Amino acid sequence: MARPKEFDGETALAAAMALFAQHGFEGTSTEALLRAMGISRQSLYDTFGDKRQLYLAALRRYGEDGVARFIRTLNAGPTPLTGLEYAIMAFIAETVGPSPAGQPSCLGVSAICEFGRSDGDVAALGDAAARRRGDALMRQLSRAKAAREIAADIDVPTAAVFLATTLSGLTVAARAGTDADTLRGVARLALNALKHPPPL
Amino acid sequence: MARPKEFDGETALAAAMALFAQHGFEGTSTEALLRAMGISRQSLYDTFGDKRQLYLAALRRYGEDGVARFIRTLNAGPTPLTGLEYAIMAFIAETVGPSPAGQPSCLGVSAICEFGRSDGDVAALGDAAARRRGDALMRQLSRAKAAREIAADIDVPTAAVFLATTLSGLTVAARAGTDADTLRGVARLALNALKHPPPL
DNA sequence: CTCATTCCAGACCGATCCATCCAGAAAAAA
DNA sequence: TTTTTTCTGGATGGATCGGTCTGGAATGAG
Repeated sequence: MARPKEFDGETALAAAMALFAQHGFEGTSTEALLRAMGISRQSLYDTFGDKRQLYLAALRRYGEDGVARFIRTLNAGPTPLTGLEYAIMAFIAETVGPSPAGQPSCLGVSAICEFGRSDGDVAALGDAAARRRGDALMRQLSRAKAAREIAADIDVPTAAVFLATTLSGLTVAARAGTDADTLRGVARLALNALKHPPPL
Repeated sequence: MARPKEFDGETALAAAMALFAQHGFEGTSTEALLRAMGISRQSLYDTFGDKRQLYLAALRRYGEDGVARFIRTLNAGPTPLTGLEYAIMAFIAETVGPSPAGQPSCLGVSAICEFGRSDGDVAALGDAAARRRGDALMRQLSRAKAAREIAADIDVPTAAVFLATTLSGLTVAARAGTDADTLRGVARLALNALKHPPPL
C-alpha cells in the first residue's frame, strides 16, 4: 500500500556509528550524519527519532555486534588461551584498520570518555556490553585455567578486568597512532601476565 | 602604573583543565568555562586568546605536570620496580579521585579519544607527553632489569608501551566506573607480566 | 486508476554557539 | 591628582546547532 524504504537502515546506522566513533557525539553534526548516511533530513528523523536516539542505537548496535564477534573469535581457537589471543588480535585488527577511511576508533571507548557516567542511558549500554564481554572472558579464563594454560592461582575476575582494561588501552594507543605490530607485542605481553603465578 | 591581574592564571587554567577533562572540548561551552574559572568573558579572551588556545594551554599543562609528577614518583621508590609500582598506584589515585568534584577523568586520554590525530597541535602535545613518559619508563625498566627485578629477556621498549597502554586502559576503566581496589589489582597483574620471561 | 506512504530538497525556527565590543567601576603607579 | 590597566556585566554579531515543516516527485498496493 505504500512506497517501501529505499535505504538500508543497517547500512545507514553503520555509517553513523563510524562518524560518531570518529568525532564523538558532540563533535558530529546532523548534517555530517546526513551526508555520511546518504539519507535525507526527515528520513533520519522519521527512522531514528533524533540525534541522541540515533547515537544510542549506534552504541547499542556497536556493543552487541562487537561483543558477539569477540565471543565468536574467543571460542574459535584450538585451546582456551589461543582463543583469548585470537580474540585480542582480531580486536586490534578491526580497531586499528577500518582500512581506507579514517583513523582507528572505538565507539565504546569514545562514549565512555565523552560521557563517563553522566548519561544514564549511555552508561547502561556500556555496562551491558562490558558485562557480556566480562562474562565471556571469565568463562574462557576458567577454561584456560582448567587446561593448565594459565597459572592456577590467577584470580579470574581480576584477570578478566585486566584483559578488558588492556583492550581499552590498546584502543587509545591505536587512536594515538601506535602501529599494529607494536600493539600486538603489547597484547602478547599482557597475555604473558596470565601464565605465571602472581607474586606473594 | 596599572591595575594588576586579580585572578591567578594557573588556578583558572586548572579549573579549565578539569572541565575539559570532564566534558571534552566540544562538550564544554565558554560560558561554563567562565563560571568554573571564576573570571569574566574578556578576561578569558585577553589572557588565553580563545577557547581553542585555552584548550591547548590546558592540555600542555596537564601533560607537563602529570608526566613530571609521574617521573618524580617513579624515582621515589626504594627499587626500580617498586618505583614503577608507586607511580602507577599514584596515577590511579589521582585519576580516580579528584575527590569531591566529578567523575574520574584524564585530559590526555580525553584529547586522544576526541581528536585522534585529526588535530595536529593536539596530537603534537600528546606525542610530546607520551615521549617523555615513555623515555622515563624505558629508563626505569632498564634499571629494573639491571637489578634483576624483571625478566632479563623483556623487551624494554615494548614493555614501556605496554605500561603506557595499561595506564590508558586504567583511565578508561576508572571513567567507566571501576572502583579503585579493582584497578589496583589490575595494575599488580600488569606489573607481574614483567617479572617473567616471555613465551617462546 | 486512486491512495497511502516514502522519498528528496530546501526553507524555516528558536536556541545556542564563539567571539567581539562597549561602558563604567576599581585599583595601583606616577 | 592623573594615568593606565584590569576588572565586571551586558549587548551584540554572525554562524551553526538540532529539529520541524512544506512541496512535490516517486513508488507500489488495492
